[in-house]
Amino acid sequence: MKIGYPCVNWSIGCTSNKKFRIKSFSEEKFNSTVKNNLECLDKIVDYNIEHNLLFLRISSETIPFASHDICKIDWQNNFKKELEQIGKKLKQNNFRVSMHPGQFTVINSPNEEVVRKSISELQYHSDFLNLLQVDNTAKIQIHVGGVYGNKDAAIERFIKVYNSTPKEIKDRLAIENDDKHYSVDDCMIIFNKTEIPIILDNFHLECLNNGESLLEAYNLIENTWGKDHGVPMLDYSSQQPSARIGKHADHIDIQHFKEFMKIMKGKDADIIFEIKDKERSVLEAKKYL
DNA sequence: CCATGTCAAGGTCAC
DNA sequence: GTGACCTTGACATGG
Repeated sequence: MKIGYPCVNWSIGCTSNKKFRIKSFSEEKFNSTVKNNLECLDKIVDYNIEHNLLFLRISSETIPFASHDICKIDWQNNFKKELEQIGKKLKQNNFRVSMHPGQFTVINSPNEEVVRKSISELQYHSDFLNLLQVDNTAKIQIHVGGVYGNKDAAIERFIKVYNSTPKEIKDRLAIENDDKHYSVDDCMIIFNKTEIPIILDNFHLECLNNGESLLEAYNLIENTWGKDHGVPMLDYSSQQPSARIGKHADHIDIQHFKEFMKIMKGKDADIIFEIKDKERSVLEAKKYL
């Protein structure tokens, strides 16, 4: 079991998320920002080696505007060496990585332009992971998307667009059950037609389910991870007390986590802690484990 | 220099 | 039809 946190480390004094306004886009600004972000990503990797946190979600903002029409810069070649070196370090230390494009990546949208931009965004993620030279156990995690008043049709659109993407994208995609619209059962419908692996999010499951328990949900998604995909990825979090339902906790609720681990006992999965204080909570979880 | 308005992108829901 | 929310900090403008 590998554990980790998403994108940002608050302890090391830099972020691999640095960005700038589109109005100030220039080659120089782009290059200096990417350089900063990759140097910081390297530091995050070092930190994680030191603390034995070997599952890392890499920020989608590492290469700002990478998929935007404004970006004509050949970052793939310009930063090839840096990415290769980070990738080598990942491999030497037996890391697993993932990326999670944001809410604007919606491949089942009825709007063709939205779909085009979404695929372009997936291509960027795929390029990035390919340049790290990580295998297909490194996943690009997305949500199914919108419902548009007809979930069956929306699921059909998802499958159709998924099938139309290049193999390198298909091989890396994974879908996650969300907290409002697409449950584990909905994801399973998609899996049955695409074999796309499913990332189980325990907190989203608490928010939206069809009566299945955590264990039942896990047993459903476990077999969606074929041998080339690696062991299942899980997102772990819990409700932030006295906040909107669905709001992720600021800090780990260790009691909740103990219950979670009791249920997951003996299961082999890699877990990302979607908790706001990031490495701090993960280290606490690790201490417990 | 500092305060604060604003930031590429979509979808859903409350009103 | 419009605006808040997700998430969210930090960029960058203008006083």
